[in-house]
Amino acid sequence: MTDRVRFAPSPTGYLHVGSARTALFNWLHARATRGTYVLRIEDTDAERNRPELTRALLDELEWLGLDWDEGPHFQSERRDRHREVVEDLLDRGLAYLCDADNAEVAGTSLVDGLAVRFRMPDDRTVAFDDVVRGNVSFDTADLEDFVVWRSNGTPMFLLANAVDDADMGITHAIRGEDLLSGVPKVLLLLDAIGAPRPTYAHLPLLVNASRQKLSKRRDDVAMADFRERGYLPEAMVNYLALLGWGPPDDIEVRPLEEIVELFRIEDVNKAAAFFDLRKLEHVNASHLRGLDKATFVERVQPWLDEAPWAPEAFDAGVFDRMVDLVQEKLRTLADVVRFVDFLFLEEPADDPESWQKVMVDGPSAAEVLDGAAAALAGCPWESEAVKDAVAEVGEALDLRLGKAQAPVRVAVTGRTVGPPLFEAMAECMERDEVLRRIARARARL
RNA sequence: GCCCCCAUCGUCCAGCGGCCUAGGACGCCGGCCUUUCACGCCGGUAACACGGGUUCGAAUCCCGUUGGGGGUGCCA
Repeated sequence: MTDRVRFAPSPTGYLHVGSARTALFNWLHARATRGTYVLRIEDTDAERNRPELTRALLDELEWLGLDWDEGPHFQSERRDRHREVVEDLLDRGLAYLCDADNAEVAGTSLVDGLAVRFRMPDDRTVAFDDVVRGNVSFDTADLEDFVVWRSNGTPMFLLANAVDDADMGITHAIRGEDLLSGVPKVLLLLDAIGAPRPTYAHLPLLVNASRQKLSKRRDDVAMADFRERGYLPEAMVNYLALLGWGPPDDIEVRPLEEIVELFRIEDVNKAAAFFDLRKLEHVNASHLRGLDKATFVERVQPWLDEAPWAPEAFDAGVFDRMVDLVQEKLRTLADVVRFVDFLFLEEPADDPESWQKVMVDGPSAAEVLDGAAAALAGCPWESEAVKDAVAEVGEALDLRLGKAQAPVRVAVTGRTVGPPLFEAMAECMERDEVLRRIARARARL
C-alpha cells in the first residue's frame, strides 16, 4: 500500500506561511514516495464554513504549485458520519453528555443543546513513535475529558480529524508541532472506534525573531502578501523546504522537482526554524536571475502595469533594451519599478538618501554636473562616447569614473542604485531630457 | 501551575561514536572586478548552552541543570 498523506487546513481566509510549509512537506512526501496527497478542509466550526475562505486557500496552494491528488474534502459534509461515531461512543459509555457547566448528564444518545465529552481512561500511558521526534508518551492522568460534540450539534476538531483520517485511509499525519499534545486524545479516539493509528510526523514550528510561533497578529504570514511583494512561487517553495530540512549535497537553491528527488520525511529536524526574510530574498533573487528573458518579462508585467508612471509613457521597446541589465539585480519582482521608473516618469523623484550621499556629502557634485552638461551637449549620443565624456570630466577633477558618474546618475535617475547609466542614457533617453535633468539638479544644489 | 517538545556560527541546514583543528548557505566584514549596485569571484568573522556520566574515544549515547518553545477552549 502506498502512503496517503493529507493537508487539512482550517479555512481562515488566507494561507499562513506555516500552513504552506506543512502543505509543502506533505506534498513532498507524497511525491517522493509516489503516494497520494489529499486535501481536506476542516470547517467544522460554522464560522469557517464559507466558500470564499476556502477559495482563498486554494488559490494560494495553486499558485505555489502544490497540486492535490484527492479532494478537497469538506469536513462539514461529513457531519452525519461524525454524529454516528459520537452516538456509538455514547452508547458504549466511552463518552457522556454534559451541560454548559460541564456537569455530566445521564443518557446514551445525543440530546439537543448538550455537548458530549470523551471519558479519559485512568492512568494509562499513551505512546507513539513520531517520525521526526521519536518516541513520545503521555499519561492519561494528565489529560482531561474533552468535548467531541458541541451542544450546537457540530463535531469538534479532534473527533472529526480522527474519524476523517481513519475513513480516508491516511497513513501519515504530517503537521505542525503545535498539534503534538493533541495526539494522545486522537489516539484514544482511534482506539475507541477500532481504527488503525496513522504514523505521525510533527514538523518544527516556524518562528519569528523572538522565537515565537509565527502569528497573524505580529508577523507577516499571509502567502498572498508575499506574492504581492514580488516573490516567485518557486522561490517561496524552495525557501520553505529549507526550513526544517536540507539537501544532502548542500545545494540549496534548486527547482522543486529536484527537491522531490532528495526529500525524505525522516530527515526533517526537530528544532524550530526562524523565518528569515533576508534569505528568502536571496533565494528569490537567485530564481529571478535563472528565468529566461521572456518568462522574466511575463512575470514582471503586473508590476509594470501598476507602476506610478502614466500608462502611455511606458515604452516596451525601451524596457526591452534594459531587461537584461535589470533582471540580474532584482531581489523581488516589485523592485523592477524602482529600477526603470526614471525612463518613464516626467520628473523622477529624488531619493533623499541618494541626494545627501552624492550631491551633498560627495565630492565635487557641482563641478561634475557643470562639466557633464557641457560635455554631453556635444558628444555623439552613443554609450561609449557618453561614458568617455563623463570619464573626462572626472579626470579633470581627479575623480575615478565610479565617483564621477554618481552625481550624473542621481541627477538623471534620482537614485544611486540602478542599471548601468551610460547605456540607459544613450540608448533609452533623449539628449535634451538628460541635459534638462542635469540642469535641474544643478539648480537645486 | 501542569503536560509535551526542543537545544551546532547572528540565522537556516550538514554532522547520526573516531574522517571535526566542526562543513555549506544567508547575513556581516575586507578585497577583486567595475559605470553606481541589490550580479560574479576571492578571503575573513562566527557555534557544538552548562554539569555529570557511558566509552579507548562524544557535537554525536544516557542523566541532570539552565534556557527556549508548544499545549492546556463547546477554535483548528
